[in-house]
Amino acid sequence: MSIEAQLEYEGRMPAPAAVTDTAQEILDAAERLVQTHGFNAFSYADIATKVGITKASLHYHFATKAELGRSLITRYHERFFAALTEIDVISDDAREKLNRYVELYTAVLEDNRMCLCGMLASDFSTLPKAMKDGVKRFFDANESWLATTLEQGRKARQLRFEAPGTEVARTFVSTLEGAMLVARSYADVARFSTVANWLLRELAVNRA
Amino acid sequence: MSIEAQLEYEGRMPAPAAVTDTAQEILDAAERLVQTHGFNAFSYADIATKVGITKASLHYHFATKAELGRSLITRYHERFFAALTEIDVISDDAREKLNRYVELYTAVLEDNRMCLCGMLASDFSTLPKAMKDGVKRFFDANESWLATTLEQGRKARQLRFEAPGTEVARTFVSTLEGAMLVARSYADVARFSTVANWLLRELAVNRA
DNA sequence: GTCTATAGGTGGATAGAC
DNA sequence: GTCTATCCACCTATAGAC
Repeated sequence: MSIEAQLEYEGRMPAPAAVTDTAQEILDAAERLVQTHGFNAFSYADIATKVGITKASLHYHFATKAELGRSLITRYHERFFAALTEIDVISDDAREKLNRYVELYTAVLEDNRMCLCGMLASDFSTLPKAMKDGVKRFFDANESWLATTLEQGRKARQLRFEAPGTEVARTFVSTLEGAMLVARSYADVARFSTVANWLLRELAVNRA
Repeated sequence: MSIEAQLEYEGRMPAPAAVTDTAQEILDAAERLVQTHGFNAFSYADIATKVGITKASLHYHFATKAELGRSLITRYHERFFAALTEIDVISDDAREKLNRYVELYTAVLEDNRMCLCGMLASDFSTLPKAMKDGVKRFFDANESWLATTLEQGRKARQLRFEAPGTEVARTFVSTLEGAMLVARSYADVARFSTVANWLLRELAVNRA
Protein backbone atom coordinates (compact mmCIF):
# COMPACT_ATOMS: atom_id res chain seq x y z
CA MET A 1 0.00 0.00 0.00
CA SER A 2 1.31 3.47 -0.86
CA ILE A 3 1.83 5.97 1.90
CA GLU A 4 -0.94 8.12 0.45
CA ALA A 5 -3.38 5.22 0.54
CA GLN A 6 -2.28 4.41 4.07
CA LEU A 7 -2.81 7.97 5.23
CA GLU A 8 -6.15 8.13 3.52
CA TYR A 9 -7.17 4.97 5.29
CA GLU A 10 -6.28 6.68 8.55
CA GLY A 11 -8.78 9.38 7.72
CA ARG A 12 -6.30 12.22 7.28
CA MET A 13 -4.48 13.67 4.27
CA PRO A 14 -7.22 16.03 3.05
CA ALA A 15 -5.38 16.88 -0.19
CA PRO A 16 -4.13 20.52 0.25
CA ALA A 17 -0.49 21.40 -0.34
CA ALA A 18 1.41 22.47 2.77
CA VAL A 19 -1.13 20.94 5.11
CA THR A 20 1.00 18.04 6.20
CA ASP A 21 4.10 20.12 6.91
CA THR A 22 3.56 20.11 10.64
CA ALA A 23 2.71 16.42 10.61
CA GLN A 24 5.98 15.73 8.83
CA GLU A 25 7.91 17.78 11.36
CA ILE A 26 6.25 15.83 14.14
CA LEU A 27 7.15 12.56 12.46
CA ASP A 28 10.74 13.74 11.96
CA ALA A 29 11.12 14.58 15.64
CA ALA A 30 9.38 11.44 16.85
CA GLU A 31 11.37 9.25 14.49
CA ARG A 32 14.65 10.53 15.84
CA LEU A 33 13.44 10.07 19.42
CA VAL A 34 12.38 6.48 18.80
CA GLN A 35 15.61 5.66 17.00
CA THR A 36 17.79 7.14 19.72
CA HIS A 37 15.85 6.37 22.91
CA GLY A 38 13.11 3.84 22.12
CA PHE A 39 9.35 4.06 21.89
CA ASN A 40 8.76 3.98 25.66
CA ALA A 41 11.48 6.47 26.47
CA PHE A 42 10.04 9.64 24.98
CA SER A 43 6.86 11.60 25.49
CA TYR A 44 4.58 13.96 23.63
CA ALA A 45 6.22 16.68 25.70
CA ASP A 46 9.59 15.83 24.15
CA ILE A 47 8.19 16.12 20.63
CA ALA A 48 6.33 19.30 21.49
CA THR A 49 9.53 20.96 22.67
CA LYS A 50 11.41 19.93 19.54
CA VAL A 51 8.71 21.00 17.10
CA GLY A 52 7.73 24.15 19.00
CA ILE A 53 4.03 23.48 19.53
CA THR A 54 2.05 22.24 22.51
CA LYS A 55 1.19 18.66 23.45
CA ALA A 56 -2.46 19.37 22.74
CA SER A 57 -1.63 20.35 19.17
CA LEU A 58 0.21 17.11 18.67
CA HIS A 59 -2.94 15.20 19.49
CA TYR A 60 -4.68 17.01 16.67
CA HIS A 61 -2.26 15.43 14.18
CA PHE A 62 -1.85 12.09 15.89
CA ALA A 63 -4.65 11.31 18.30
CA THR A 64 -2.73 8.66 20.20
CA LYS A 65 0.89 7.64 20.60
CA ALA A 66 0.00 4.28 19.08
CA GLU A 67 -1.25 6.01 15.94
CA LEU A 68 1.88 8.12 15.78
CA GLY A 69 3.95 4.97 16.08
CA ARG A 70 2.03 3.30 13.30
CA SER A 71 2.58 6.29 11.02
CA LEU A 72 6.28 6.27 11.84
CA ILE A 73 6.64 2.66 10.75
CA THR A 74 4.66 3.23 7.57
CA ARG A 75 6.75 6.20 6.54
CA TYR A 76 10.02 4.50 7.43
CA HIS A 77 9.04 1.40 5.50
CA GLU A 78 8.07 3.42 2.44
CA ARG A 79 11.29 5.40 2.48
CA PHE A 80 13.50 2.40 3.06
CA PHE A 81 11.98 0.55 0.16
CA ALA A 82 12.17 3.55 -2.08
CA ALA A 83 15.91 3.40 -1.37
CA LEU A 84 16.00 -0.31 -2.21
CA THR A 85 14.15 0.30 -5.46
CA GLU A 86 16.66 3.01 -6.23
CA ILE A 87 19.47 0.50 -5.65
CA ASP A 88 17.82 -1.91 -8.06
CA VAL A 89 17.66 0.85 -10.65
CA ILE A 90 21.27 1.92 -10.20
CA SER A 91 22.91 -1.46 -10.29
CA ASP A 92 22.60 -5.00 -11.63
CA ASP A 93 25.54 -6.23 -9.61
CA ALA A 94 24.44 -8.21 -6.55
CA ARG A 95 27.59 -7.46 -4.60
CA GLU A 96 27.26 -3.76 -5.23
CA LYS A 97 23.62 -3.94 -4.21
CA LEU A 98 24.54 -5.56 -0.91
CA ASN A 99 27.23 -2.96 -0.34
CA ARG A 100 24.70 -0.23 -0.88
CA TYR A 101 22.23 -2.01 1.38
CA VAL A 102 24.83 -1.98 4.14
CA GLU A 103 25.49 1.68 3.45
CA LEU A 104 21.85 2.45 4.23
CA TYR A 105 22.42 1.07 7.71
CA THR A 106 25.76 2.82 8.06
CA ALA A 107 24.19 6.18 7.28
CA VAL A 108 21.57 5.66 10.00
CA LEU A 109 24.22 4.70 12.53
CA GLU A 110 26.43 7.64 11.62
CA ASP A 111 23.50 9.85 12.52
CA ASN A 112 23.61 8.23 15.97
CA ARG A 113 20.44 6.31 15.33
CA MET A 114 19.37 2.70 15.55
CA CYS A 115 17.26 1.23 12.76
CA LEU A 116 13.70 2.27 13.60
CA CYS A 117 12.34 -1.25 13.45
CA GLY A 118 15.36 -2.71 15.21
CA MET A 119 14.68 -0.35 18.08
CA LEU A 120 10.98 -1.19 18.00
CA ALA A 121 11.89 -4.88 18.03
CA SER A 122 13.45 -4.31 21.44
CA ASP A 123 10.24 -2.60 22.59
CA PHE A 124 8.18 -5.28 20.90
CA SER A 125 6.34 -6.76 23.88
CA THR A 126 5.02 -3.33 24.84
CA LEU A 127 3.79 -2.28 21.39
CA PRO A 128 0.16 -2.15 20.24
CA LYS A 129 -0.69 -4.86 17.73
CA ALA A 130 -0.71 -2.60 14.68
CA MET A 131 2.87 -1.59 15.42
CA LYS A 132 3.97 -5.18 16.01
CA ASP A 133 2.57 -6.13 12.63
CA GLY A 134 4.34 -3.18 11.01
CA VAL A 135 7.70 -4.17 12.47
CA LYS A 136 7.35 -7.72 11.20
CA ARG A 137 6.29 -6.52 7.78
CA PHE A 138 9.42 -4.38 7.62
CA PHE A 139 11.66 -7.32 8.43
CA ASP A 140 9.75 -9.57 6.06
CA ALA A 141 10.17 -7.11 3.21
CA ASN A 142 13.88 -6.72 3.95
CA GLU A 143 14.38 -10.45 3.91
CA SER A 144 12.46 -10.75 0.69
CA TRP A 145 14.57 -8.14 -1.11
CA LEU A 146 17.76 -9.65 0.26
CA ALA A 147 16.77 -13.20 -0.67
CA THR A 148 16.14 -12.11 -4.24
CA THR A 149 19.41 -10.19 -4.41
CA LEU A 150 21.38 -13.02 -2.84
CA GLU A 151 19.98 -15.60 -5.24
CA GLN A 152 20.74 -13.28 -8.11
CA GLY A 153 24.34 -13.02 -6.96
CA ARG A 154 24.65 -16.76 -6.54
CA LYS A 155 23.30 -17.37 -10.01
CA ALA A 156 25.82 -14.89 -11.41
CA ARG A 157 28.59 -16.67 -9.47
CA GLN A 158 29.41 -13.50 -7.56
CA LEU A 159 28.18 -14.88 -4.26
CA ARG A 160 28.68 -18.24 -2.61
CA PHE A 161 26.50 -19.78 0.08
CA GLU A 162 25.01 -23.19 0.74
CA ALA A 163 21.89 -22.46 2.75
CA PRO A 164 18.66 -21.32 1.07
CA GLY A 165 18.67 -17.66 0.11
CA THR A 166 15.86 -16.94 2.54
CA GLU A 167 17.94 -18.24 5.43
CA VAL A 168 20.97 -16.21 4.47
CA ALA A 169 18.71 -13.20 4.09
CA ARG A 170 17.52 -13.65 7.68
CA THR A 171 21.09 -13.94 8.80
CA PHE A 172 21.91 -10.76 6.93
CA VAL A 173 19.18 -8.73 8.63
CA SER A 174 19.86 -10.14 12.09
CA THR A 175 23.58 -9.57 11.83
CA LEU A 176 23.27 -5.95 10.75
CA GLU A 177 20.62 -5.18 13.36
CA GLY A 178 22.76 -6.74 16.09
CA ALA A 179 25.86 -4.96 14.88
CA MET A 180 24.02 -1.64 15.05
CA LEU A 181 22.67 -2.42 18.50
CA VAL A 182 26.05 -3.23 19.99
CA ALA A 183 27.99 -0.56 18.11
CA ARG A 184 25.68 2.10 19.48
CA SER A 185 26.70 1.24 23.05
CA TYR A 186 30.25 2.15 22.12
CA ALA A 187 29.30 5.05 19.87
CA ASP A 188 31.63 3.39 17.39
CA VAL A 189 30.56 3.01 13.77
CA ALA A 190 33.75 1.05 13.06
CA ARG A 191 32.38 -1.80 15.18
CA PHE A 192 29.43 -1.99 12.86
CA SER A 193 31.57 -1.88 9.75
CA THR A 194 33.83 -4.64 11.02
CA VAL A 195 30.85 -6.96 11.33
CA ALA A 196 29.22 -5.86 8.08
CA ASN A 197 32.42 -6.30 6.12
CA TRP A 198 32.99 -9.74 7.59
CA LEU A 199 29.51 -10.72 6.51
CA LEU A 200 29.99 -9.41 2.97
CA ARG A 201 33.33 -11.19 2.69
CA GLU A 202 31.88 -14.50 3.82
CA LEU A 203 29.37 -14.35 1.01
CA ALA A 204 31.85 -13.36 -1.70
CA VAL A 205 33.05 -16.05 -4.08
CA ASN A 206 36.64 -14.94 -3.83
CA ARG A 207 36.78 -15.16 -0.08
CA ALA A 208 39.91 -16.58 1.50
CA MET B 1 35.23 -8.79 41.39
CA SER B 2 33.01 -11.48 42.93
CA ILE B 3 29.34 -10.80 43.39
CA GLU B 4 29.81 -10.90 47.16
CA ALA B 5 32.52 -8.28 47.03
CA GLN B 6 30.37 -6.18 44.74
CA LEU B 7 27.43 -6.38 47.10
CA GLU B 8 29.59 -5.57 50.07
CA TYR B 9 30.87 -2.53 48.25
CA GLU B 10 27.29 -1.45 47.84
CA GLY B 11 26.96 -1.48 51.61
CA ARG B 12 24.55 -4.40 51.84
CA MET B 13 25.03 -8.14 52.29
CA PRO B 14 25.43 -8.18 56.11
CA ALA B 15 26.48 -11.85 56.15
CA PRO B 16 23.46 -13.75 57.63
CA ALA B 17 22.00 -16.71 55.78
CA ALA B 18 18.51 -16.11 54.37
CA VAL B 19 18.83 -12.33 54.57
CA THR B 20 19.22 -11.75 50.88
CA ASP B 21 16.34 -14.02 49.92
CA THR B 22 14.00 -11.11 49.28
CA ALA B 23 16.66 -9.17 47.42
CA GLN B 24 17.20 -12.18 45.18
CA GLU B 25 13.48 -12.48 44.52
CA ILE B 26 13.38 -8.82 43.60
CA LEU B 27 16.31 -9.26 41.26
CA ASP B 28 14.67 -12.32 39.70
CA ALA B 29 11.46 -10.42 39.02
CA ALA B 30 13.23 -7.31 37.79
CA GLU B 31 15.56 -9.30 35.58
CA ARG B 32 12.67 -10.99 33.81
CA LEU B 33 10.92 -7.65 33.36
CA VAL B 34 13.99 -6.01 31.85
CA GLN B 35 14.63 -8.94 29.55
CA THR B 36 11.07 -9.09 28.32
CA HIS B 37 10.03 -5.42 28.25
CA GLY B 38 13.13 -3.25 28.67
CA PHE B 39 14.44 -1.06 31.47
CA ASN B 40 12.09 1.85 30.80
CA ALA B 41 9.00 -0.31 30.39
CA PHE B 42 8.51 -1.59 33.91
CA SER B 43 8.02 0.03 37.29
CA TYR B 44 8.59 -0.68 40.95
CA ALA B 45 4.86 -1.41 41.09
CA ASP B 46 5.32 -4.26 38.60
CA ILE B 47 8.05 -5.83 40.71
CA ALA B 48 6.08 -5.29 43.92
CA THR B 49 3.11 -7.16 42.49
CA LYS B 50 5.28 -10.06 41.35
CA VAL B 51 7.22 -10.40 44.60
CA GLY B 52 4.26 -9.70 46.87
CA ILE B 53 5.58 -6.73 48.82
CA THR B 54 4.98 -3.00 48.55
CA LYS B 55 6.86 -0.48 46.49
CA ALA B 56 8.20 1.12 49.66
CA SER B 57 9.76 -2.16 50.73
CA LEU B 58 11.53 -2.43 47.42
CA HIS B 59 13.28 0.84 48.10
CA TYR B 60 14.70 -0.65 51.30
CA HIS B 61 16.56 -3.25 49.23
CA PHE B 62 17.36 -1.07 46.23
CA ALA B 63 17.18 2.62 47.00
CA THR B 64 16.86 3.69 43.38
CA LYS B 65 15.97 2.06 40.10
CA ALA B 66 19.46 2.88 38.87
CA GLU B 67 20.99 0.91 41.75
CA LEU B 68 18.66 -1.99 41.04
CA GLY B 69 19.74 -1.90 37.42
CA ARG B 70 23.39 -1.91 38.38
CA SER B 71 22.85 -4.93 40.61
CA LEU B 72 21.02 -6.72 37.82
CA ILE B 73 23.94 -6.30 35.46
CA THR B 74 26.47 -7.40 38.07
CA ARG B 75 24.56 -10.57 38.89
CA TYR B 76 23.91 -11.37 35.25
CA HIS B 77 27.55 -10.85 34.38
CA GLU B 78 28.72 -13.09 37.23
CA ARG B 79 26.31 -15.87 36.33
CA PHE B 80 27.06 -15.71 32.65
CA PHE B 81 30.77 -15.99 33.23
CA ALA B 82 30.33 -18.76 35.75
CA ALA B 83 28.64 -20.60 32.87
CA LEU B 84 31.55 -19.83 30.53
CA THR B 85 34.04 -21.03 33.11
CA GLU B 86 31.98 -24.19 33.41
CA ILE B 87 32.21 -24.63 29.63
CA ASP B 88 35.98 -24.27 29.81
CA VAL B 89 36.05 -26.95 32.49
CA ILE B 90 33.81 -29.34 30.58
CA SER B 91 35.46 -29.16 27.20
CA ASP B 92 38.76 -28.50 25.44
CA ASP B 93 37.12 -28.54 22.03
CA ALA B 94 36.68 -25.04 20.62
CA ARG B 95 33.78 -26.02 18.40
CA GLU B 96 31.96 -27.66 21.28
CA LYS B 97 32.64 -24.58 23.40
CA LEU B 98 31.07 -22.34 20.77
CA ASN B 99 28.09 -24.68 20.50
CA ARG B 100 27.58 -24.46 24.23
CA TYR B 101 28.02 -20.70 24.11
CA VAL B 102 25.21 -20.50 21.59
CA GLU B 103 23.13 -22.80 23.78
CA LEU B 104 23.34 -20.24 26.58
CA TYR B 105 21.63 -17.74 24.30
CA THR B 106 19.12 -20.30 23.09
CA ALA B 107 18.05 -21.12 26.64
CA VAL B 108 17.42 -17.44 27.35
CA LEU B 109 15.38 -17.06 24.18
CA GLU B 110 13.36 -20.21 24.88
CA ASP B 111 12.34 -18.57 28.13
CA ASN B 112 10.96 -15.71 26.03
CA ARG B 113 13.72 -13.39 27.11
CA MET B 114 16.23 -11.20 25.36
CA CYS B 115 19.81 -11.15 26.60
CA LEU B 116 19.80 -8.72 29.53
CA CYS B 117 22.61 -6.60 28.15
CA GLY B 118 21.27 -6.80 24.61
CA MET B 119 18.03 -5.34 25.88
CA LEU B 120 19.89 -2.72 27.89
CA ALA B 121 21.91 -1.87 24.78
CA SER B 122 18.65 -0.79 23.16
CA ASP B 123 17.87 1.37 26.20
CA PHE B 124 21.46 2.57 26.30
CA SER B 125 20.99 6.30 25.77
CA THR B 126 18.60 6.49 28.72
CA LEU B 127 20.73 4.54 31.23
CA PRO B 128 22.69 6.02 34.14
CA LYS B 129 26.44 5.93 33.60
CA ALA B 130 27.10 3.01 35.94
CA MET B 131 24.72 0.85 33.93
CA LYS B 132 26.21 1.93 30.62
CA ASP B 133 29.64 0.90 31.88
CA GLY B 134 28.25 -2.43 33.06
CA VAL B 135 26.73 -3.20 29.68
CA LYS B 136 29.99 -2.47 27.89
CA ARG B 137 31.96 -4.56 30.37
CA PHE B 138 29.62 -7.45 29.68
CA PHE B 139 30.17 -7.21 25.94
CA ASP B 140 33.91 -6.74 26.41
CA ALA B 141 34.15 -9.85 28.54
CA ASN B 142 32.13 -11.86 26.04
CA GLU B 143 34.34 -10.76 23.20
CA SER B 144 37.42 -11.59 25.21
CA TRP B 145 36.27 -15.13 25.99
CA LEU B 146 35.19 -15.66 22.40
CA ALA B 147 38.44 -14.32 20.96
CA THR B 148 40.42 -16.73 23.10
CA THR B 149 38.19 -19.64 22.17
CA LEU B 150 38.24 -18.76 18.48
CA GLU B 151 42.02 -18.50 18.39
CA GLN B 152 42.28 -21.80 20.21
CA GLY B 153 40.08 -23.42 17.59
CA ARG B 154 42.05 -21.90 14.73
CA LYS B 155 45.29 -23.14 16.21
CA ALA B 156 43.81 -26.62 16.54
CA ARG B 157 42.66 -26.43 12.89
CA GLN B 158 39.03 -26.85 13.93
CA LEU B 159 38.06 -23.34 12.94
CA ARG B 160 38.88 -21.27 9.89
CA PHE B 161 38.77 -17.49 9.62
CA GLU B 162 41.00 -14.79 8.21
CA ALA B 163 40.21 -11.73 10.30
CA PRO B 164 41.76 -11.23 13.75
CA GLY B 165 40.08 -13.30 16.47
CA THR B 166 38.92 -10.13 18.22
CA GLU B 167 37.04 -9.02 15.12
CA VAL B 168 35.38 -12.38 14.63
CA ALA B 169 34.49 -12.35 18.33
CA ARG B 170 32.71 -9.03 17.84
CA THR B 171 30.89 -10.43 14.88
CA PHE B 172 29.87 -13.41 16.96
CA VAL B 173 28.35 -11.32 19.75
CA SER B 174 26.64 -8.89 17.38
CA THR B 175 25.16 -11.66 15.27
CA LEU B 176 23.71 -13.57 18.20
CA GLU B 177 22.32 -10.42 19.82
CA GLY B 178 20.72 -9.38 16.56
CA ALA B 179 19.33 -12.84 15.95
CA MET B 180 17.74 -12.82 19.41
CA LEU B 181 16.33 -9.36 18.85
CA VAL B 182 14.65 -10.20 15.56
CA ALA B 183 13.57 -13.72 16.54
CA ARG B 184 11.72 -12.35 19.54
CA SER B 185 9.47 -10.27 17.28
CA TYR B 186 8.31 -13.50 15.69
CA ALA B 187 8.35 -15.52 18.91
CA ASP B 188 10.31 -18.02 16.86
CA VAL B 189 13.42 -19.62 18.34
CA ALA B 190 14.06 -21.37 15.02
CA ARG B 191 14.86 -18.00 13.48
CA PHE B 192 17.62 -17.58 16.02
CA SER B 193 18.95 -21.08 15.46
CA THR B 194 19.06 -20.61 11.70
CA VAL B 195 21.35 -17.63 12.12
CA ALA B 196 23.46 -19.18 14.88
CA ASN B 197 23.98 -22.37 12.90
CA TRP B 198 24.96 -20.42 9.80
CA LEU B 199 27.54 -18.56 11.85
CA LEU B 200 28.97 -21.75 13.36
CA ARG B 201 29.13 -23.37 9.94
CA GLU B 202 30.98 -20.42 8.42
CA LEU B 203 33.68 -20.77 11.03
CA ALA B 204 34.05 -24.54 10.74
CA VAL B 205 37.02 -25.86 8.74
CA ASN B 206 34.86 -28.39 6.91
CA ARG B 207 32.39 -25.84 5.63
CA ALA B 208 31.11 -26.21 2.11
C1' DG C 1 12.17 -5.37 56.99
C1' DT C 2 7.62 -4.26 55.87
C1' DC C 3 3.88 -1.37 56.06
C1' DT C 4 0.55 3.08 55.09
C1' DA C 5 0.47 7.39 53.34
C1' DT C 6 1.96 10.79 50.52
C1' DA C 7 4.93 13.98 48.11
C1' DG C 8 6.23 15.91 43.69
C1' DG C 9 6.56 15.01 39.11
C1' DT C 10 5.32 13.37 34.45
C1' DG C 11 2.64 10.19 31.39
C1' DG C 12 -1.06 10.31 27.54
C1' DA C 13 -5.19 12.36 26.56
C1' DT C 14 -9.40 15.70 26.49
C1' DA C 15 -12.47 20.11 26.71
C1' DG C 16 -13.29 24.14 24.92
C1' DA C 17 -11.78 28.99 23.61
C1' DC C 18 -9.76 31.37 19.75
C1' DG D 1 -4.76 24.17 13.78
C1' DT D 2 -3.11 25.91 17.90
C1' DC D 3 -3.73 27.37 22.37
C1' DT D 4 -4.67 27.17 27.91
C1' DA D 5 -6.25 24.52 31.35
C1' DT D 6 -7.07 20.37 33.32
C1' DC D 7 -7.91 15.28 34.34
C1' DC D 8 -6.45 11.07 36.10
C1' DA D 9 -3.36 7.41 36.13
C1' DC D 10 1.13 6.29 37.05
C1' DC D 11 5.99 7.23 38.10
C1' DT D 12 10.11 7.18 41.54
C1' DA D 13 11.06 8.20 45.96
C1' DT D 14 10.54 9.46 51.02
C1' DA D 15 8.62 9.86 55.95
C1' DG D 16 7.56 7.64 59.69
C1' DA D 17 4.78 3.99 62.30
C1' DC D 18 5.12 -0.84 63.55
